[in-house]
Amino acid sequence: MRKKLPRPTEAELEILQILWSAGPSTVREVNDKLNEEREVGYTTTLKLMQIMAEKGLAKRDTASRTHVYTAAVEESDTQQRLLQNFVDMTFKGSAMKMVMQALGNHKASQEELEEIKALIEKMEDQQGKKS
Amino acid sequence: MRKKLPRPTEAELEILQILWSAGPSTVREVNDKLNEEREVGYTTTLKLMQIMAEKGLAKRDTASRTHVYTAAVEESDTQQRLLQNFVDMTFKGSAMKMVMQALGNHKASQEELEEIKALIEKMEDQQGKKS
DNA sequence: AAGTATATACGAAATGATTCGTAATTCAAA
DNA sequence: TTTGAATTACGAATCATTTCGTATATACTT
Repeated sequence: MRKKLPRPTEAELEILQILWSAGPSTVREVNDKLNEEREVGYTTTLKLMQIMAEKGLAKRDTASRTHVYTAAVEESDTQQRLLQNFVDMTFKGSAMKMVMQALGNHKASQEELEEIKALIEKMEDQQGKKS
Repeated sequence: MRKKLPRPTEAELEILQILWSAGPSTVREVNDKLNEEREVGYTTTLKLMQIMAEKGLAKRDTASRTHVYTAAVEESDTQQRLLQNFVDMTFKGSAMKMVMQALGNHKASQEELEEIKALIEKMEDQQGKKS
């Protein structure tokens, strides 16, 4: 039986990003990475990570004195959930409006554009084939 | 001399959406629309709109007893600002990753896909022409 | 073993967002 | 003019998030 996970807050998301890209990490490691961006106290990071463990956003291994934390949620799932909520709030649910806005204001490289075109082709195929 | 506007909160954004689509509105009108979605007390809405006026997110006309509020920020500007922040937080600044994620999980209609393709063509033209 | 450094636990302060109760004001109806 | 309805003003309660101080425990160094 699964509990439904809460939406991570911004501070929690920052930590998740680190756990996702660095893999299992200690509080100190995470705190050091955070401090490359902005000043954060060690116990602040500790507390946040403890809360994340409580919420089920992270798991922790307490075998050794220095606990090791791991992300307990998938990166793409989480992005998808947050994206859905964001689109609903900011674009009244219209993902397409958001995509257009994003494309319009972003300088895309040729390769990026090709990538998107490829994806679109694939989607059109799917659509053509639907019974 | 311009002040920099704060990012609207979720509750404020809901109200902005109403002001954007309905135009200048009274607190009662906004509150009624909010209550079509969820239950909100009148003074709650009033307070939020007063705060929004203080913050510069809305303007208010106090000429008559019943004040009339208007959005003081542009819809697309605001969306752009929020989008930028969201992409930074959730996709570490990669708008393209987000677009792919959004496209991948959204059932797009043929017309929508065409629209995006047209936009991409235009962007490719631009790129080809750059000196 | 004593002292130092590093870790976790706990609680609470500081901040920000949301909600609403109550008072004061204004307008309209009786 | 008095009453009642609707509005704004104000302040505070509540709740969530972020921050950190202090206490305690554990390991390391000398």
